[in-house]
Amino acid sequence: MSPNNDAKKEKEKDQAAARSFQAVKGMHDVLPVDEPYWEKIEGAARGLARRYGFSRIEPPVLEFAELYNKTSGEATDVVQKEMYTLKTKGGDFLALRPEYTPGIARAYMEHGMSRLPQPQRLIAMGPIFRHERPQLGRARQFTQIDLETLGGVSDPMYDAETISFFSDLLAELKIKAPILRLNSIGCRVCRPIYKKQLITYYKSHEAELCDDCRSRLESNPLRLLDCKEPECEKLKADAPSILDKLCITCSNHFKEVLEYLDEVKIPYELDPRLVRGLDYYSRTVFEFYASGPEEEIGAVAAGGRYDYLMETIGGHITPAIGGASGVERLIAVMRAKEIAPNGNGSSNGAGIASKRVFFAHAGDLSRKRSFALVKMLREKGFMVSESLAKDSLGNQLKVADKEGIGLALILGQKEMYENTVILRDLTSGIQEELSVDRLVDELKRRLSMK
RNA sequence: GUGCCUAUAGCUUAAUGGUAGAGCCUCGGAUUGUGGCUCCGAUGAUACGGGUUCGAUUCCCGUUAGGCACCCCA
Repeated sequence: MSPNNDAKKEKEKDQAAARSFQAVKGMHDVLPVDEPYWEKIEGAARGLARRYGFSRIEPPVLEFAELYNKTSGEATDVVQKEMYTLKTKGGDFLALRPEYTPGIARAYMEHGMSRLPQPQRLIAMGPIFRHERPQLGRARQFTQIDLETLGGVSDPMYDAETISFFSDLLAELKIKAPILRLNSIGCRVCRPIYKKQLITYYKSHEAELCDDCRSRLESNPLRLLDCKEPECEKLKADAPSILDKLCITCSNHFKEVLEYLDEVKIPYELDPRLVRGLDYYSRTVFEFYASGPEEEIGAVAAGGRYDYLMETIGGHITPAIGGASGVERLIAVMRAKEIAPNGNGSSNGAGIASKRVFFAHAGDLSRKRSFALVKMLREKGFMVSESLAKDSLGNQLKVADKEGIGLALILGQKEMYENTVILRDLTSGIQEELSVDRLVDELKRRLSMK
């Protein structure tokens, strides 16, 4: 082989290597700069879950692919086009979860949770995978905060409670005046009747429909109401509305949901054309959007009732309602609306930096003793920053400054012999010598005062 | 999955058919017992592959990634 060829081959290898070492398309790193947002959102969700009485459940990321085929619907886009599936060495067909609900329903059944007090209120937070074309607010791996209320009776109160949770979540994140769209898509009794009427209506206008809709007429007629083609848009106006066709039970159920929402003053818009992409929904469906141009990011929380799902996976009839919110979308909305993720409104985390103390050594000889004192302080619960690896005291204090820390401790050779340490207020520049014995108490006093 | 647009240092960007200049950041020094200001210095880029050309970062094609619209969805 000529050296020329070798070089070429080498180059190709490098190229392939370089490619494989970038993040997979649509999969994003959560970086330290995002951390305040995650902290804020997860904290809010956890706090609300505690107050509402939802307990954490965390099913595995992988489930049998069949679980989603059966529940979410074989004909749905989520399952048909967007699911990551894999075959194991043992020959099992698995899927990275494209949503939480079926896995949680499976866990509910598998662990006999119907024998626990009903309903079970469950919350989960974790990664979800959908093989889609990435856009703003849409990645192939993203994170959902998922809420499920399983068991008991199909009581409208639970629908309202779920909606209320997400309403509160958005409020805690200072996402003001979100838009809540609501609909009921009926039950086994009334939906098929409605579907027939819808098909009849559209059949009479078949020629005017777009290609997609013509095939949807067979596969998933409800989705016709979702189409944004101008032609189809026109037809929607005169299409029969599901809300007029609900059976008396569903109609009462929906009415009560609205009454509960009125009672807690959560505003909503009825949207008889709101249908959802998953098969298992019945009765209430809802979507929250951020108001303003941020609406573009898509629904920030959505869900619905799924009273029949458990049966489709071989369980008893188990009424259930759930919803999910996309964490990355919440972050996108917060950024777009310039909502600072931390409580005090400052964006650089100064709130935390003011509770930190910086430890610096002054000269090589005091370095190891400094290391020990830093460890001691951390064991006592203090947040201690340092840059002991740097040689000059000046450079160390520069780091303290960059981190926005207000208080520094300095240990030099002289202090070592005297068993003291210098405590310097970095804002005022005033410093004093302090005996090591008094250090912990003095720090407690100073840091809690801030 | 379809269509359109984009790609220069970690970030924001300048320029050119003759291989690139800055600001911010990072690191070091002035200042190895005292930070912020200042000054000096250093590191660092034309996404990748191919074509046209004497010569490509610039023009063309492909790939990859990102953005936007659709599809769909959190």
